[in-house]
Amino acid sequence: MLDDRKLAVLRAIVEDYVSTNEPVGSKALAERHNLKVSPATVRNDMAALEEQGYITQPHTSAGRVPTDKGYRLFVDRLSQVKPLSKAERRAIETFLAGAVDLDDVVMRTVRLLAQLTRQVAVVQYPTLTRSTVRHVELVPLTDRRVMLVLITNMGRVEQRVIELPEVVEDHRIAHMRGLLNECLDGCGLSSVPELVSDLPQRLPIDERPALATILSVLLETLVERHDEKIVFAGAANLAGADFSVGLREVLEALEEQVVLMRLLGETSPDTPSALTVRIGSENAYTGLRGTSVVATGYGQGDNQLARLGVLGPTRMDYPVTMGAVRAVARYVSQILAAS
Amino acid sequence: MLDDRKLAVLRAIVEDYVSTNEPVGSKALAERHNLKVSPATVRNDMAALEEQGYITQPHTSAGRVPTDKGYRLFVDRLSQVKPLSKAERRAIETFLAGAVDLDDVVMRTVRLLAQLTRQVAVVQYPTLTRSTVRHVELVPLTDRRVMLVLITNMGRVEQRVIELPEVVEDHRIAHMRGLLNECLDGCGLSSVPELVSDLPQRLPIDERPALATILSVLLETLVERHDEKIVFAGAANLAGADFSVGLREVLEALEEQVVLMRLLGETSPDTPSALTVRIGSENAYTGLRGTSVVATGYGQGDNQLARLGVLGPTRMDYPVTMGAVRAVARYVSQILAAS
DNA sequence: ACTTGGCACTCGGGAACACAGAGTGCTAGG
DNA sequence: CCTAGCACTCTGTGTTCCCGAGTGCCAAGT
Repeated sequence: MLDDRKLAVLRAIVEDYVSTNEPVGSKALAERHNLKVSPATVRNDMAALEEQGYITQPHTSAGRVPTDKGYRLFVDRLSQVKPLSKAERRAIETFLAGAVDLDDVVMRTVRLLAQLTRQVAVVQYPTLTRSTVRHVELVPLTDRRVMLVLITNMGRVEQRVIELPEVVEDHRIAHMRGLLNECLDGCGLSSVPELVSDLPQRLPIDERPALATILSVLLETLVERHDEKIVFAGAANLAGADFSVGLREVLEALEEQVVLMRLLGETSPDTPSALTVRIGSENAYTGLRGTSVVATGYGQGDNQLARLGVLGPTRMDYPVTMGAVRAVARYVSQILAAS
Repeated sequence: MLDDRKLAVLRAIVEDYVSTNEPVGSKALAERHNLKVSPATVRNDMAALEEQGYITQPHTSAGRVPTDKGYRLFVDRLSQVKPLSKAERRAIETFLAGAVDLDDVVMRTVRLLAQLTRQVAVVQYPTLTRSTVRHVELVPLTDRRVMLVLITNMGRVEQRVIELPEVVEDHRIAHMRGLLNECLDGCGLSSVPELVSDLPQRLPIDERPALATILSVLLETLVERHDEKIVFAGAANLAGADFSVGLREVLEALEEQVVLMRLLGETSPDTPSALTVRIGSENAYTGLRGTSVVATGYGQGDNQLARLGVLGPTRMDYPVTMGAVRAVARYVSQILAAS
């Protein structure tokens, strides 16, 4: 049904269209790629490809343009991820190595990725779920207020100001802090809820309300924030590209954390480090027809922390983009593991 | 030289042009604003205004458009800041009140401002300089590493991982922590350098290198980060507007922290809470000809913390924008003061 | 059976052109 | 000093026309 040559034609169409941004015709195609057949033959193949929905023509008597389905086939079977150059790798490494804290790592990563791919980069903050508690700190602010600071092994710091139901003396706060650390130090965040469940029992009854308040805020911090935070960079790269849909929609989507989350998608449980590519209409988000998302999880091995990726027009250089995303994910995983 | 009527004409031109986005002609102008003079008279005034550089015509026989100089005059003398509606104020208040920590305050502020003005909002994180130390925490990670956490009275938290020059036992770290807190608690950040200068003297000589390392990181944190962080939101609002210069340049500028800083400008020392308006070429940044910036400082009274503002096309509704910026600055100041 | 050259056809995009409409500057009169 | 009238100058739009790239199909060639 689709012999080798037809596939070669499709590949050629995708490559040419990506590089020129113009519908590609049979003649130019037969010349530039040495297909060793005449334009007429190419036309026949094109007709077949169009028949099956891999390509389409904007108007009668214009060249062909790949459809989403065409890109899909290209990505799945016709292309291979293009590794970065030595120089690029070195650049990544040194750039990321300069990071000073978690915020900085994420910031640098997203900028790097945007610059490397010349598209919009999106990076999700490492999930708290898989992290462990490094330290819990309770800082008295006033006699009715404390600040809760939670430090995880990833270097992530969460902070909340807590209004206590009653006045609690400082040394009592210190005691609670000791209790919390003793109980939680080194434990996985996911196990925190059960670990703290019997803590109130170990305090005199008049201190329990305060502790309960603190604990409820602690738990809230864990569930609420655990993977909400997402940043993007490289919006300027959208300026040149033209989407089938307006630029405005894309920018709006980028500012909606929820939409971004959905775009990055979920790490597939079986092959967590695989690249995910969503092409155009596969995104099933109306504002983003015409854009593709290349994403992957990052983190060490089976300990996937979160996801990162880029967003760009469907007409993108998939092999290069995929290479960059994969490489950056690897390096940032290393950096995080080392800290 | 510029009598009242000419000023009225200029005001009318600015208002009409802002609302219609089309060069405004003498006839339409004489009708819509009841100037009680004929178009011909208006034309004479226009000629005078053009003569002096307040307005210009895109091409012969088109209407007039305000120049940067024209907008400047309008802002300085012809307009007054438009206060927000009751409903809007209430909305601001409730929206900001829901903030849970400093990050959240800033995030909400910038989004709110973007939504309110329908332009790009820019908010600088509160400067550390004016804050005081609430608490310093040293958390041992490994035997050669500690995490330094600095909590300020504004709720801001800075964190750094420190590589120690030698192994230091945990109780020694705890001791240093006590020393630091005892020395710094409640002190202004700007006085930290001198306060810690003699700390090493108070430790046995073999612990001094470790403390020195910690202190150097602490000081570094203070000077490096103190006002670097800036966020923006509402980039989607740029999509509709047309700048004399490309959209790309504007987006690029927005992603450069340094440029943003310069755009927001500095709080004038004498009237710190005044609104600053920079119109078009006044920005003296080549990529942003065609954009204006309305900014102001925020913070309580004389304790100015940082700046916030919006960026949009020179053709913007200055009275409304200025009203929104001022209002948001006030509310966020309140919120921060209360926490 | 597939490939190839030839040929008529289609359609988008650019150039040339005319034209209506909005706006101006100028001048003369109130 | 304001106003009315008038001639002039543009831009933007719509129309027409034509070129060329590209196609589909058919018949001939391998």
